[in-house]
Amino acid sequence: MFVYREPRVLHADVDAFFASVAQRDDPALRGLPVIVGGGVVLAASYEARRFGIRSGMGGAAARRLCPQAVIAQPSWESYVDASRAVFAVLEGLAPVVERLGLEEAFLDLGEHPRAPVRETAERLRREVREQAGLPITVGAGRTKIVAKMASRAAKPDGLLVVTAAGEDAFLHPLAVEELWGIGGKTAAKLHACGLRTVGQLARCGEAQLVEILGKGSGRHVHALAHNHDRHPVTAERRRRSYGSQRAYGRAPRPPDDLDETLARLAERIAKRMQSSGDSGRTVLLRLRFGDYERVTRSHTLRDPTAAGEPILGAARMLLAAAMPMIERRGLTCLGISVANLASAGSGTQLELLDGGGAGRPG
DNA sequence: TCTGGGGTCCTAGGACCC
DNA sequence: TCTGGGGTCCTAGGACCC
Repeated sequence: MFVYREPRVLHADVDAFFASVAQRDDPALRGLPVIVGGGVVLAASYEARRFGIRSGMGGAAARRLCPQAVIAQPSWESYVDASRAVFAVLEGLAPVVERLGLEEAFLDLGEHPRAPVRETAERLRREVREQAGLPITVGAGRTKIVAKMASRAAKPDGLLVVTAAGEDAFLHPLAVEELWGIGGKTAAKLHACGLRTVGQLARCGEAQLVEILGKGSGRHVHALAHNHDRHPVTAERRRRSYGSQRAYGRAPRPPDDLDETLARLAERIAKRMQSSGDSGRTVLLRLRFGDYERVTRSHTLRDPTAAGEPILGAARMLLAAAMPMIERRGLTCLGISVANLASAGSGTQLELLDGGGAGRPG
């Protein structure tokens, strides 16, 4: 259990990252509703969010909500640059920094922080603003859960420190679906039993939650509601899989087109794995149908590979077996993942291919 | 609002081994 | 012949997050 006596975990999250980078790089966009991405909204500035625009929303729907919104094209180089500048600040302020994507991280200030938590958090926000030119929100607490929820509550461009004594007052009024780790499905089951707030969850016994949600989720949600966090802040988490997919919209595709897509996906994954020196054994075919239901089919190769051919071969085999299902239900998205990655230090010659033993046991 | 592309973690049953 | 415990791997699916 990782619940410290005093707040020392920070969650730092750049506000509307892609949109903020666009506004930083083009002063004419500042103060305006900005949407990044055309087909689907990848990010919306806070000005755009006031019109109800959210990331993941279709571009057409977003333009209906706010016709005057400025559409910015995504720019990966700028994001990577901006991310480097942000993390340079974070790494300088905490002994342990756990990345969550380009624009988000947990920090553990350690047993004996150099400065009070609030002071460090303020300094973090100031330095990210000065050195990366971006607004960042920080939450602080005794656990990752509380830090994460605190930054969410403080957005945009804010800071919230939740003290040990203030935890229940902070968490209990929250709606269950606001908790990090409770999504739509779980929230619906809880609602059906009259459970709407975290406070109500906290008054439930674990047994009752297990009855409602099943063993795994029930225990997990019980722990969440009581701020029992099992996860420390950890630097360097190893990647577990590589994936690539392509959405089709509505129209079902003829088989030769599917095979072309499959070949492109396999090639893309292989290139990425090769450039980072990884290899994997398990090939997953991911399918999504007209009703948006998903299935996966997998095949495990005898040896790890980073080559396009074997990945494509396995994917073709899985696709062929799934064709009757595809013809029946219509396909809206086709994807491949490669998992079961060979890890450094496995004691085989792959260690050499992997670039040396950076991996840790366990 | 009819839905993009990338991930993670967990669970559970069956096969297989000692 | 019957019985038991413990472990790993593979496959499939569920749920969630940014």
